[in-house]
Amino acid sequence: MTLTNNSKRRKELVAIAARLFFEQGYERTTVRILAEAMGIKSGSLFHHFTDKQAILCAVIESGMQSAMQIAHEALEGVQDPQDKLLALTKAHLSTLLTDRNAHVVALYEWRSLTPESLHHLVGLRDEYESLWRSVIQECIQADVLHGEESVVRHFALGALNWTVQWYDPQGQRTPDDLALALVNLLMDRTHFN
Amino acid sequence: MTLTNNSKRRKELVAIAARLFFEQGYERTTVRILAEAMGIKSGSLFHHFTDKQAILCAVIESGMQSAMQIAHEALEGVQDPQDKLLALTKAHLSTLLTDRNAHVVALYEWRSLTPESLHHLVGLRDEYESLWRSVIQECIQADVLHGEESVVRHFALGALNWTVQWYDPQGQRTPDDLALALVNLLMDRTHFN
DNA sequence: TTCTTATTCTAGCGCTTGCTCGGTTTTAGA
DNA sequence: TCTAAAACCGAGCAAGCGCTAGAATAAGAA
Repeated sequence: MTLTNNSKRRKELVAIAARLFFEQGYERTTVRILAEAMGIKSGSLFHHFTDKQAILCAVIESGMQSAMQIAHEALEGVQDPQDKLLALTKAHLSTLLTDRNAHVVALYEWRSLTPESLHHLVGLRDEYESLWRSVIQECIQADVLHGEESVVRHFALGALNWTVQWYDPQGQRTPDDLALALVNLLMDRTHFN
Repeated sequence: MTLTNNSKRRKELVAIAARLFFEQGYERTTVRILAEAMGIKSGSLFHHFTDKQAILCAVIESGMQSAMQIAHEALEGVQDPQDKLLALTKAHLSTLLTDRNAHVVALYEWRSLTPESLHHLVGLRDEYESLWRSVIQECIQADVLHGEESVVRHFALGALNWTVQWYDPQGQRTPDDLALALVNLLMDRTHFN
């Protein structure tokens, strides 16, 4: 379910907006700056979006939907709890660090959303987090992870989301390396390499 | 070293600004809003600060300095690497969650700083992170923590900093409980309770 | 072609923004 | 009580903001 239409042109514009919001922040990116980057005049923007805020919402929504899809694909056919955790972690980092723009915007700029947009997106986020909830729960029951589920989940997602602050895509470490490092750190004994 | 003066009145204003920046974000908090909350007119603000941006810088700086001080106090007289890690973690969470405003602003709004302010604050941050660097290094050498130092440190600080997104001060968990949970999660076997 | 719909442009309105400046009041120490 | 510094006010400027409305153009179906 989307809030408004989803034309091809609109998606192009959303991708450009994502980059600009990521680079300079939502509030500092004016509609004129957006329009210029899109090759149109500022007035034309409001043919595609009702609001400036609606652009932000579309950016965040696109990021969340792709994250959800990749996560589902990653979990397909995996049975072992630890394998699930690793797969989910890899999926999370891979969307986070490749489709970086939209996700960073989501983490930073949700305060500028209207209550309606926020409610819509919180619903999507909860859907995504419930994937994590069940996988971590399985790991705890399988005794490969210890602690309260919600605390462990928040710590894990925090560690992952924080990577956007320091990870260098040009460096020698791949997202998968990082995922492995985190899972090994969280679990009692090293199981993967 | 501070960028400008540090009068008593100024500190009061900084605390008020921290709250407002935290609640509504830097860009959305206008100088008029700031001034009203401080009980003065917007023009008077610029007697204390050269810029709006200078207010932001002062807010972040105050948070960092208090974090640094608390961390140093926490480490005083502690010898065992694991004890150091726990102490540092507790200190970090305690500043983060009690002096919440300034820290959240630091995490979210650094993009609005001028290059000069940013450079100044990055220096302070590096000083603080080097505390973490040495403690984690000690833990790895003592074989109670495994992995690359920089990766472990970033994961740990990420998990901690993310708490501002979900931790409920009204809930039953204390910051110290959380600190314990994280350290136990990171280390191979449970050492504390 | 002709009709329809999607997209863009031009021009600008009404409002808010950060910030300035000359003058006044308040405060604190000698 | 006098004085100098610190704090504040009032009025407003120049620039930029999100957004609108009506006309022009491009594209696609009939």
